[in-house]
Amino acid sequence: MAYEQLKLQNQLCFRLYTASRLIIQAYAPFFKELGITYPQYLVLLVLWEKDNRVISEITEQIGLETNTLTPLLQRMEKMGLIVRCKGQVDTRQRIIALTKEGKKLEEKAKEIPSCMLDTILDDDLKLSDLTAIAPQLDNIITHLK
Amino acid sequence: MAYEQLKLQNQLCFRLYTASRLIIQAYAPFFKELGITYPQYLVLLVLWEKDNRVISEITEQIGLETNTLTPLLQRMEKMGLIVRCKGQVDTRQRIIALTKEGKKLEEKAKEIPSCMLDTILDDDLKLSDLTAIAPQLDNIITHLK
DNA sequence: TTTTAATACATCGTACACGATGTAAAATAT
DNA sequence: ATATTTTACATCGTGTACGATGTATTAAAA
Repeated sequence: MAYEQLKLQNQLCFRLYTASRLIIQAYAPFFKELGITYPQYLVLLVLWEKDNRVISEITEQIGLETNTLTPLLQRMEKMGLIVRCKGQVDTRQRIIALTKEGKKLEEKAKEIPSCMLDTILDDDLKLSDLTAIAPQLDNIITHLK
Repeated sequence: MAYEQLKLQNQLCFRLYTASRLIIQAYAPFFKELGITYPQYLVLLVLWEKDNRVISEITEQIGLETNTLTPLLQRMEKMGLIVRCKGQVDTRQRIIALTKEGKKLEEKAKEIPSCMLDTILDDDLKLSDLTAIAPQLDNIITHLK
């Protein structure tokens, strides 16, 4: 007989992993429209909130390391969404700034969150259910960071 | 001023994505001990529960497609954890079976879940908090699948 | 039965993730 | 001032994810 604690359905992590993947997949059609990916969307969210960021600020906010972000930002630069300028004061730094193209995307993107909620929510799953789990997730995140 | 709904901290998906990544990172030391990765662990969980599975059963349970699982299973075969036998009745199928090596890992793995809980839980985050979010996550998963 | 369609996997290309390591510049210590 | 350490980011290698496409093989239709 299998150990109860090793059953797939008893793994909280598997639920988080699956829910995360499925929601990102649900976002996919919207991102395809904009020609971006989910992690690229996260970078844009950060920059739309405050432009001209040093890479360390972005890694801090998103929680991804430079070994993931550097190539990602290089792709976004190639796509014309951002520019990666050498820092003037500290030349080790890179200032990431939105291009006109990158700024324009915000107007198209602002509808995405509500569209996503329309996709996910129904009689069984209320907005209150989603907001209810946020504190627990924040708790896990804070504790593991 | 930035749109409120486009702030990173208002994104439920970002919380799920981050929590998922951080928990998998917390598992990493245990997996390193066993020489496996998180998705490989998921495959093992499925096989420990019931051995000799067809690939479609595994994709069904884990929720990953064959384009992810096939190479992953090929690596696990090369590592000596499983064998991938051609189906006898339907030769299109692949039967995935644990090797002695793969079965042996279960004994080492059975301690992992409780170790992980010890790592995550504290005064601010109780087991009840974790079990409380499971139904909501299942709700999201069911709805998006 | 022969054609057609569906199924079960495999392969390919692109983009993350992430541990490990490298590199140049800035900060600190001596 | 020079040596040492730290910081900020880049590069490399491996392993997922996943859309798109390919390939036998089985099932269903004509």
